[in-house]
Amino acid sequence: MSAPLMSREEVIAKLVPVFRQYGYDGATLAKLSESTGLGRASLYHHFPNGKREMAAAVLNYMNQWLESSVLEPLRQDGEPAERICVMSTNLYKFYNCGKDACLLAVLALGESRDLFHTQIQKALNTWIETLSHVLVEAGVEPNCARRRSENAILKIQGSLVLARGLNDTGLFERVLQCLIEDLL
Amino acid sequence: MSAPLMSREEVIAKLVPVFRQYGYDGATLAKLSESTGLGRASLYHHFPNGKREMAAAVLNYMNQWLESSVLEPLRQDGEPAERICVMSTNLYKFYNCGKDACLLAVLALGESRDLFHTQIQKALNTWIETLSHVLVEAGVEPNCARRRSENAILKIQGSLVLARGLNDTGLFERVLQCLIEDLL
DNA sequence: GTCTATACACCGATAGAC
DNA sequence: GTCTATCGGTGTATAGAC
Repeated sequence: MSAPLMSREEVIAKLVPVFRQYGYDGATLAKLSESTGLGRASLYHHFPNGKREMAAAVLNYMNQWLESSVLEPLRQDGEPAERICVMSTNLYKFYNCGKDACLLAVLALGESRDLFHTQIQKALNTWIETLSHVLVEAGVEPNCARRRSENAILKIQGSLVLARGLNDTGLFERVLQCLIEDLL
Repeated sequence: MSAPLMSREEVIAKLVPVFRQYGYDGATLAKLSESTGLGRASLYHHFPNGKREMAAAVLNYMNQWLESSVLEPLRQDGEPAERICVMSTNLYKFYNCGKDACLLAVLALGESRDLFHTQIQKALNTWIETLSHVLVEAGVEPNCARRRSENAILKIQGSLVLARGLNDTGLFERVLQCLIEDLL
């Protein structure tokens, strides 16, 4: 029962970039051990169910980031355009200017799809619905609001794919800049 | 020197779905052996450089599919709208109604990104440029044509990500249907 | 709570018979 | 050209000392 070197959350934060960059299979315990500075056995102390639990914790951590930095601003009072602008700004940071992949997409396209399908589906749906609600508040017809919100998130995901495929983050930045006019 | 059970191309065709579904790391020799019906040693006879060569061959095979079914129709004579319509129809088949992932995206987001980066980048750029050329022929200003083409492919990729994340191919189908009006 | 050492399965890859 | 058998390495996971 010695004092922990890091809090659980600090450990998870150090696991994030490994799963984000290498995917589930590619995130080996060797890499996870190196990125945290903890031995494998110590990781199993924090996450008794092993790699699955680590990935689930990382996914949960990222969903909290999304919730607090993207969804929460959308739910606040104020001009819809202003709220969407805050989302854009925070997404730019979230995805490191387009250089980092979306964990949801990496896990959804990868081999581990079924393992995390429920969490991924819920996160994407919540995002779409929250954004859609802002548009409805701005006077957009509900069906149209839903469609535009789906299109917006779809373009964000697509631009992140192309950013990695083309090695060019320009598309991602342009998609974020056009978000407001696309939506309103 | 006994007679081969399959041609090289038949073998590659059987390797495709494994890489497409499981990614590079997830496509183990056990799975590749099972899907082809060949023992591991036989696979190494066809692909002396092992898994890397198999994946490269699969990527090349898919790029030929893209070339012949998507790009070639775009280059033919005829109404631009008609040519784009042919592309949409063939993309619908290519991605199995949105149920199958794009190999380019899987490899671009996965752990093996650097291994195939050149091939991926070239394929995406060729696609964008070929589509852009059709728009220019239709009278669209070149910069605008490039931007619209990027947007179209970005939306296709994004919709494939969401199709897997949401377990719903509706978005992919809608993106294909809106392709023509988006572009022209 | 972290470590070293280790178990055991599976990975990619090769050798050699047929 | 395909097979069985096997190699060395690495994967995840665990045991037990401190």
